[in-house]
Amino acid sequence: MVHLLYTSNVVTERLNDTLKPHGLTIPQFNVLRILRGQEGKPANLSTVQERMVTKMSNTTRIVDKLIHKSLVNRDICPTNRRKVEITITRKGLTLLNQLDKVIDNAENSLVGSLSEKEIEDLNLLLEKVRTPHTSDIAL
Amino acid sequence: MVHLLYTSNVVTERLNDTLKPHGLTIPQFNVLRILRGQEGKPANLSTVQERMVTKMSNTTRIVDKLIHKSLVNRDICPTNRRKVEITITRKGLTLLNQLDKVIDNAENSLVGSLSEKEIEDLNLLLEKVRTPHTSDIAL
DNA sequence: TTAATAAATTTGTACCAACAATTATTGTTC
DNA sequence: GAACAATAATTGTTGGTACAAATTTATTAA
Repeated sequence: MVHLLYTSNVVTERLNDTLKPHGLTIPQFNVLRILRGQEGKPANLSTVQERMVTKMSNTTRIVDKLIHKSLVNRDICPTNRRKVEITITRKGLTLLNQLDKVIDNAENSLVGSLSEKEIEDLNLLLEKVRTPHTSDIAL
Repeated sequence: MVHLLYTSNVVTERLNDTLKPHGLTIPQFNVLRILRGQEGKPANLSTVQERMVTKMSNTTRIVDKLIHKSLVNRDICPTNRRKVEITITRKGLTLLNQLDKVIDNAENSLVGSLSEKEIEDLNLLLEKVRTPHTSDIAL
């Protein structure tokens, strides 16, 4: 488990170094990608939060940062004023498209020494870690 | 890579939940364990920092928190006053000994569904991720 | 010996994580 | 319709991460 956490930090560092020249942090990038996946359809804050890699974070303030950079818009949902509608701007989309290549390179430099089969194996093993051990399941 | 980061967050959460009732965070626990490993011999700040899972953190302030809880002592190194000597207190050792069992349980609940061989495989694959792809090495 | 450099740690700042508390709106029940 | 609960988001607080700048002490050179 120590090894897993350690490796995750290495990956995080690499990703961070890749994004920094473009003024983005990892969670900010994460939000932008979720919004791009919406293909124009706005997303509620809770939807974004659910889909983030780090769920328990504070999405409001991450969106604040993105608004300040004009990468994202936030409007009050007309049908339910408790909700909020978040959309990616054209500027945000342009930035993401520029990033696609460098992110792909960064990922390849990390998994580049693994074969397709090894990547599949890794995913299976990670899934086993995520799945709680049977003896822990409450009766 | 997303899967790796996601799984690492699950592990972090679990470990965090285990430590919280005892008033410790993960990096604080990490520092305590490093100091216990010194077996009485004091450690410099830079030594602790090198051995931490998250290296680029700010060890000074983590040690501050531990001092405030009387789990650790910090003294100026008599031979070189730039350096600092950090030692774990008896109270810190007692706390760590209490934690050994619950930490072991938490780890088992995570890797419990993996066989010995699978754990070895996982370690090998993680190491491959950490090792940069050959084409990235500068000439 | 003074000046310049290097080493070890501390301090400052911006951002994220975790969690509790609060606010505002909508839904429900009497 | 008023009281109460539920929902959605924001705000507050503490601790950690990443980095740069500053501080203090030690080492080296002129």
